[in-house]
Amino acid sequence: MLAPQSPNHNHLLAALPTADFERLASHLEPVELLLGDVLYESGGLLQHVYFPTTAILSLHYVMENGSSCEIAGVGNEGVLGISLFMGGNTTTSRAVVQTGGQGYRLKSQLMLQEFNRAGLMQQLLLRYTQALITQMSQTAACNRHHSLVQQLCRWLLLTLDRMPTNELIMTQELVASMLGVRREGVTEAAGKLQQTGVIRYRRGHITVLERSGLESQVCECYAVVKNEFARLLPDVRHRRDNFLQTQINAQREAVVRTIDRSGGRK
Amino acid sequence: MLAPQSPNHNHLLAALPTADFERLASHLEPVELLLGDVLYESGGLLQHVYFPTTAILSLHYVMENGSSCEIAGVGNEGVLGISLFMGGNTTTSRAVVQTGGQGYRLKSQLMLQEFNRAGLMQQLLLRYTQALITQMSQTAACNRHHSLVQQLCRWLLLTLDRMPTNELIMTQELVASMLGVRREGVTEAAGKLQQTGVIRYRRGHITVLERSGLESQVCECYAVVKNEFARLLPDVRHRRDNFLQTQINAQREAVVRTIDRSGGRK
DNA sequence: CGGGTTATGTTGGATATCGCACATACGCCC
DNA sequence: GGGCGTATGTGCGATATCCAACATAACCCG
Repeated sequence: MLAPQSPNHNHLLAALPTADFERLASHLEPVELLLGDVLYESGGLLQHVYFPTTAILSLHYVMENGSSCEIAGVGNEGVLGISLFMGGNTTTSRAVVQTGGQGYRLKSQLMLQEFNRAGLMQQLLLRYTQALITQMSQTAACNRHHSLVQQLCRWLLLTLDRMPTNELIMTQELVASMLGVRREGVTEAAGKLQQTGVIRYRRGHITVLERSGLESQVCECYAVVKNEFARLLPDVRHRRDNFLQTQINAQREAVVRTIDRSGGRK
Repeated sequence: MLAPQSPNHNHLLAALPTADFERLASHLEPVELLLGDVLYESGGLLQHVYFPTTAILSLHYVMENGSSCEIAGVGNEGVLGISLFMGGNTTTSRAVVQTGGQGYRLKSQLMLQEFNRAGLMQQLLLRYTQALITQMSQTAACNRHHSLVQQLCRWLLLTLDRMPTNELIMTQELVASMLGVRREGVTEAAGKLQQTGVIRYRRGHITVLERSGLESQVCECYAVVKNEFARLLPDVRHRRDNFLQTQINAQREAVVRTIDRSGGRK
């Protein structure tokens, strides 16, 4: 059973003035995003952009030798598919679902139209892109200079901030491919955190018990990224819950599982 | 003695239609950029954007513990200061001159105006930003997975592509801070390349003897970045050399050394 | 042309991560 | 409720980079 979230759960959509939002609302298509779904393949054309509400997406780069790492994460604070309006309509990275959940998607064509109106949506998207750039550069620096434990803390905190609960459905193998390290390394780092009572995990689940424990060990990278998002995208929401309710009801049964899972889950 | 280059040496400026360019031309201020000059400090406000012609700039991230690494480089293919029009008018990274040379700068206010015309300039800037994002993500992945020698080759090739000559004025210490590794590591990696005759170096100079030697050892990251730039910013130039000549002559003596070097060169 | 600054070369030991090969045990599913 | 696929735990040695402390030598500058 599926309980579609209001588009308001996506901060970008929530920040739109009602006039702008109304124009898009009927075209926003609710989608269920399952762990491992591949939304964009490297080099492929972008058919839709995705506004996550409860799902969390991840931009990966997969190298020739098969190893990979996460470039950035996308939660309900943002949108997947910025390269559409940035000019090239393909990316060099792969986008996968890191945490299953819901979101909305919008056809590329409509997104481009909206962007080209040069209204608030454009401004929001550009600011979001700027924040994403910060996240990417911070990741690059963090990859170079910080320990695996620190990076794990950073990743957990960033993910936690995008989640309603404190439990991640996530194998260590998956975390390893995010951080671009070996699975054994994650086992070791996670073991340390568990021993000090900061997290607890079992097969495929990681529960954060003491957020402060992560914060005390994490490198500066987390705060930098977090602050930059807060600075560029302050939490302005236009309350439109009533307006939306009819639309949502109408669409409730029309929710589609649109992603072919062929490439998913590896 | 200073020989200002035509703004045409900057690919973005060169790609502008004459009408757009004329609007800007009189505001483009030629600047001499010296090795080590700090153009933006982390968190500072952007007063100008910079269009390098012969200079090469570098975006650095400096960590709390003092170590640093390069996030991306900016040569005559691009512009420094994208965060201006992306929305935040500060960056989290530092911009320094990596190779001395010339360029043009434009007051932030004027740049913003031009961007907001939503003309070709905007499109070019966005496409350039997209290419820069590719460079950043590739750097993040490369930092994680590739050897120091490979990264040095990547860095040399990317830099070489932005230079008219094959000789870099650059200490190993500087290269080390770019790649985010120790100076000794660079000594060792450069030593290997020198032993096989690919490069030759002396105190503060690195000369590339066999470009093919670098290309045979470099990781895929170089090609990915290069291709993405070529795809997004094909080399369209509007020939305006005659038009410009008068302006350039008028400005020749007016060239300013505008950068206070206090933070420079470290 | 000589002195001093600064870039480069070299060493040895510490550390983190890798790569591989397993052992173990959880939990889904029949 | 039992079995099997798969996630996790653990043990090495190999490797790359780090860290610190020097020795050497190139170049700039007076």
